[in-house]
Amino acid sequence: MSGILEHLNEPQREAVTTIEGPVMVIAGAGSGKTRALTHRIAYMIEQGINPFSIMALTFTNKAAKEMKERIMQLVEPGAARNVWMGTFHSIFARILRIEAASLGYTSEFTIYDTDDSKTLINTILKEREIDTKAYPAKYILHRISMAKSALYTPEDYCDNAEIQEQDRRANKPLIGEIFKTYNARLKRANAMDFDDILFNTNVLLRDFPDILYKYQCHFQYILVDEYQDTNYAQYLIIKRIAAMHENICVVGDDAQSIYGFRGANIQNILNFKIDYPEQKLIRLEQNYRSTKTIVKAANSVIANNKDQIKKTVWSDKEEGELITLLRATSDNEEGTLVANSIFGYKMSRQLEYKDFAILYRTNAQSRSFEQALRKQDIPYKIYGGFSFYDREEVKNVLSYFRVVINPTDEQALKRIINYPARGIGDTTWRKLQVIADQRKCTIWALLTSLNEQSSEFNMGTINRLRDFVTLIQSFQTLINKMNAFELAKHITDSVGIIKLLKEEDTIESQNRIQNIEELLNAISEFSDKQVDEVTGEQINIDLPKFMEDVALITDQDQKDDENADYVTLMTIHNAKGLEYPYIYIAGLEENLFPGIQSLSTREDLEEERRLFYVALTRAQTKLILSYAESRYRWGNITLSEPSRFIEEIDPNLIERTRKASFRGTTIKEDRGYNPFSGRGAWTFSGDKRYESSQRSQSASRTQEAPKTSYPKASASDFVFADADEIQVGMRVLHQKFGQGTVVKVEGVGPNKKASVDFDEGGNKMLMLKFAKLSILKQ
DNA sequence: GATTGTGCCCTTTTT
DNA sequence: GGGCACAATC
Repeated sequence: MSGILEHLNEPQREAVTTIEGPVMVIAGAGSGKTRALTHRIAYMIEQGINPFSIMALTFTNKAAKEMKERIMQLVEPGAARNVWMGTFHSIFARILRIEAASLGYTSEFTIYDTDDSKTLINTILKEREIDTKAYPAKYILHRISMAKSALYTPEDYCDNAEIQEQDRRANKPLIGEIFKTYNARLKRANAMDFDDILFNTNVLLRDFPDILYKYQCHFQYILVDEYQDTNYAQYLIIKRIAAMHENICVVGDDAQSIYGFRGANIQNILNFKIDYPEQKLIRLEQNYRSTKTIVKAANSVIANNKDQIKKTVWSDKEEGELITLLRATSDNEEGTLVANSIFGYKMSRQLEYKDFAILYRTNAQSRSFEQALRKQDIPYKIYGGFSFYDREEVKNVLSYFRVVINPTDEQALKRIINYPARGIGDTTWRKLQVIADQRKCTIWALLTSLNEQSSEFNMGTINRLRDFVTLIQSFQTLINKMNAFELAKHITDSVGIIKLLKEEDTIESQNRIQNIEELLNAISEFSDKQVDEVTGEQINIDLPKFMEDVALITDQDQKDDENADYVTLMTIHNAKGLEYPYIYIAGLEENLFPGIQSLSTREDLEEERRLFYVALTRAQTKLILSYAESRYRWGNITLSEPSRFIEEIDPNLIERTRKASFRGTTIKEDRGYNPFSGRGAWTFSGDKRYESSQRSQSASRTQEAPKTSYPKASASDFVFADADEIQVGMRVLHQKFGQGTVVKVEGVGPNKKASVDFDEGGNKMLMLKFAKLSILKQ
């Protein structure tokens, strides 16, 4: 037998060799899940299974790439390359491009990213004269996304009494209608948003039996990684394709389900048993990654969750060091403490910077760490947050490519039709929109049909529009004549974007030029990398090919320089699936982690706790937790309390030394409060004129006792209020609007709002989630 | 129609 | 503290 089965424990070997029939692998953190998956695929190939018939769905493109590389080390690399491996989105976008015609798209359809979708929503709102304050694009998009993930059409959405009731209660009854228009616009633009990729794949497999049959025959073996994070749409795709052979292996860990907010459904794990009664269940419970201390800590935390599949993750590595807890007085000090700590460990233990990662809950927290690391000349790299492809200039250039390939792509068209400025402004664009709507045609169709007789526009505008059309058409004729890089370069040159930026001649514009050059380099590199899998010849890659999954590329996918030595910074979500010897988990404060938005329901809090579990289990050797007693949020200093999650770790596993001690007492004594009574951060007003009288003793540790300048009541007469406590008739203090009287309260939970008549400044409707109100004691 | 100014609201997490 | 949307002004 080959070496593939060596160095596997018993359950792992079972997961690797059970290749026929449905298999569910419940894999605890660090239990060699990736190892099992890669070896399984290698084993299948070695058994003579055609790699093309294997579909392996991963959570990120990076994970797919890494798994491929690992499989290549086990079997003949050429074979490994032929496995269909990638994210749900990239694999099914690929299939949708092949089958686009069946669904009424062309294979050049554009994939809209969240930004495009948001802009489109806002356009629709403006057209319908709907108040964007009452209907935030982000919220609408979230509702639509959840609907699509659950396979609701706009019509289903409007017909569903429960959904309608929810929207009505949230004061947003128009969402269904907006959804309808939004989808119609996407279709008109020959575009899909992220959720459409999964939605439309389901439609394809549901309505076209011959196509379903084709892919059922094709994909005889299906593997799904991170199964706990799949949503209903993904679940059903898998179920449909796997129906013929039922050779399906899903791998997941309910304790690491952290994407509920985007529709992931742990239920999928439970459904597996029902859908495939003859399933084989394999549990990987031995953790090879972390010390006993770390595993015990993680277990003690997750035990607080009610929803979980029982399992026992254990480690037979050494006990390891205790967990260190760092207490900082401010977010900046937290940065410094962490940077010092990293430097200290690196020096005293002969480590490299790449042995360290700093994890946090929100991207905004990276700032203080960047500052501190830079100050100490510690190299670092941030993953996530603003992606290269999110940059304005990059988007503009990509929009040119998008329009050239798919001229009905309205979001891209809108972006570039007047960039660089060519006298086609907002008024003209709106006119175009209206006419296209009337004629039920695309804007591009309208543009190409304009002639001198078109009475809608004046002569000058018509000429400018026609010049633009000619420009785009001239690029279109080159698609098949030039490779991706040549055409991209040609377009950026002839449009004059670089020239425009050069004239601007600021540091900012020079940066932008560099980014555009970097984009062109990426295209060049992409073209060079594409090699025919059979002949080994280099394939000439055209621009449409490059653009195919640009929208699906994320920063996480960029290759790591193996030799580079830097500290890694990222959100915990981004850290999923990764491991580092030294892990710092920062910002362990109430209202930050767990986040304020997760406190209202048990389910949300439990997801937050799973997130903490994921963070803890990234560590191999040593965990360092930190929190700050105050931090800048929304430009104000906010005081905060240590996270309840710290308490949930078995206290015997934490060392309290140095600044880490809670002022020499135990955590319990320090915090003595009921976790569900009036918790909350104390926010100082922007001008620092008041503080909460509640626990003012601790508040004044970091802040001078401020003087009030309010005439009727002094600051100490106010007590910070939780949203639940606000009632009609109360006198309240707002950090900006001053004093007022509550006249109306509506909404529930995080959506609770209050209408307040302010003494100066009139009536305001405030989201209590954000407006930090204090109540006048009476 | 473009550019600059001002106020407002905001911070989860991501394919 | 910052980004975005709308307003004012040239």
